[in-house]
Amino acid sequence: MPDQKEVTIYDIARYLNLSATTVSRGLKDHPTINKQTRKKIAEAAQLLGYRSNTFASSLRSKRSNTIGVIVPRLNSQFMSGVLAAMEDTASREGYNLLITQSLEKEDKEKMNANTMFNKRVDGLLISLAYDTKSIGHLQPFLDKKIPVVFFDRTWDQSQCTSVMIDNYKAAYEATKHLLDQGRRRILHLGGSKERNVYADRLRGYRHALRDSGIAYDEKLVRISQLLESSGTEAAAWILKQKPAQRPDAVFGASDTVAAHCMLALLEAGIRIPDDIAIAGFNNDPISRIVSPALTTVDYPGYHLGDTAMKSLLEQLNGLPGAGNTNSIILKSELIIRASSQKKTSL
Amino acid sequence: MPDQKEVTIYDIARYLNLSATTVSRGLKDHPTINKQTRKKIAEAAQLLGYRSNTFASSLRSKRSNTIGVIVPRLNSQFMSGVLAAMEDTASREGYNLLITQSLEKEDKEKMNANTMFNKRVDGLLISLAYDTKSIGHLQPFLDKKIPVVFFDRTWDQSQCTSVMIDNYKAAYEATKHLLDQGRRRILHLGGSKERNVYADRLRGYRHALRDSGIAYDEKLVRISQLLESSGTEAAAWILKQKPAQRPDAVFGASDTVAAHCMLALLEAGIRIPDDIAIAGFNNDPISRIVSPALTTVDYPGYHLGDTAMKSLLEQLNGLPGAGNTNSIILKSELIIRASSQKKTSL
DNA sequence: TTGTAGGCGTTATCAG
DNA sequence: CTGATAACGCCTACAA
Repeated sequence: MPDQKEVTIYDIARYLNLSATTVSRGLKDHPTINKQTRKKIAEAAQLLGYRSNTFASSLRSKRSNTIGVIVPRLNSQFMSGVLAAMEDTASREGYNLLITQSLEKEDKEKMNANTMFNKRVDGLLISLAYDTKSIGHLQPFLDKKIPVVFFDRTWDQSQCTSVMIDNYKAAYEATKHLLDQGRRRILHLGGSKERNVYADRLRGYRHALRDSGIAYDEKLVRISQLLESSGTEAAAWILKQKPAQRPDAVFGASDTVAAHCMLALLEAGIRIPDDIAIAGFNNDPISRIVSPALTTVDYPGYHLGDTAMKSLLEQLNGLPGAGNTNSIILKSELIIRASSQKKTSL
Repeated sequence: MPDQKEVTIYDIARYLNLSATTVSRGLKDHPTINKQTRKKIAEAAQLLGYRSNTFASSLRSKRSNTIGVIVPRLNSQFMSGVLAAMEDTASREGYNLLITQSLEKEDKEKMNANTMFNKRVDGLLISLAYDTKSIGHLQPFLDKKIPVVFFDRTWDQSQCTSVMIDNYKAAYEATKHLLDQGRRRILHLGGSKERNVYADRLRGYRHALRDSGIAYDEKLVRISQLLESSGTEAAAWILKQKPAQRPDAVFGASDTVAAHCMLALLEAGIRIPDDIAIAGFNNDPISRIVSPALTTVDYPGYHLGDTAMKSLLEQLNGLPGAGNTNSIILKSELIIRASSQKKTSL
């Protein structure tokens, strides 16, 4: 049986002596169709080997039942949790996910957005690339009133809903905690100041210092991509400093960077937390696994993905109040572990 | 400007006094179109704010330029690397990814496959759920000659291409390594025997024992989902055994399970590797980060994703020889670290 | 509750 | 190199 023709609703209609309209309605449980008829249609569909043609359906109805998701990197512990939640929530509502990664590049992000626009996703969820400097590429969506929701790495001046945590507050509390432990020279390992998440964390760090009467020293802020290598390099930098000028604490804007900084320091014989206390960000699995365990900020990735997707779906369904909320701030929480605490006992 | 009509190729055609056919061809750089004309078309499209309609295009051409991917869990370090590679490779060739997760359930996997069939993905990449017992849900793809490629968790009796590593050999070598270190009672933390990856690892473990003249003891094999909790529970089990009967080594089928088993053992005062040596599987980031660092098998996830996608794309492009190869075996490598080695110095 | 008619925007086919 | 025409399979008025 080489390449049999597609079975269409017309074939079902002919088979049952009905009209295509009735079949179309019957197939999607339209209320005005007789229960008997509906059952016959379903059976015939099964029998004839019918499968719905989403292309034709979408062409006509102008809906793809697909949500676009653009993330900086697929290969990230944090993102994989976010995506898992999004997929779960979306699939419950009958939506599928078209997922792309920008690889932290604005150019690729633009292309991705454009593809999704052409593929006519019903909505877009996006976390901005490291170096994105404008969001002109999202304008087509806004013009067509296709809902866009930012998550994690957002764009402040936008009219779209943003879902995130209070990065400022979280960083303030983490820094404050280190200060409370008696630390005075705290190195901050941050990310691009163009991104709200890192700018806010830096601000939280600065204000915590200020409120403790500690002068801000820009040498103690190192901006990077927060990769494993960034952490290792930060440790090398620390070790290069004269002992008197060495930081006595590190606050990393990701657990990856903080943990790898710690590992390199430990290898060099630095005692953690005695010589240098360390705190990270995200509550990645690695933060629990390193030794000593890493003090960190719990960033609920699963909750983030779920919330962002729900917000988008609400806007799609035109629920009352949907889209009115410009920002959704999720709760985060400082998790204090051994890497930052004075030893009280042995 | 409320909801302007879509700009179509007819609008462009009218604007330029051309036929829609020519515009259609010009837009996709068809070779038989005059360069001048092509340029004019591109400009007009820009000017009029045209966007291609993939629905119509797909309806006509019967191609979606979309590849379906079904994974057990999105939320997995290993998978995120695989997916990153797939996305990268696919996007270079102009394909997008529709990604779903089965959450390790055969039912959800069936639904996912069905959705993708209806959405008419051009090809399918799948790694089977923990409890999938048949692949009848993939039959429609085979019937329609839509290429299916298995990766990691494959289905032996299938005609489709499978991409994986030699799990048997990798497990044999890991077990052999532990034996070479003088270990005799090796606990194996494995996964479902229904899945080739875990069945093969178990077989490798057994044969290594056999070749060293050690009797197989089924009490020393614990099957689980290989989660964090599975590792912790395994440790509790170990600690419950009479000291004389305790395993002197653990071989986990994932780094997660091995690392968490190790952490719980360390907490109970067990010395690693002196009392119990440990080896894992995957070369997850955590394997390098735990202390002592975990001996493991490097499973090249990125390479896996890239290879699987390339194989699929070749089948789509009908390259000569595509699909002839039933299995592609990638190289894996035993990485020996501190968690399994006799201390030679201090 | 069911049917008729027409079009969604593109591309394949065949013709020049 | 360009054009006319006819599908692709479904859905939405409107009509019965």
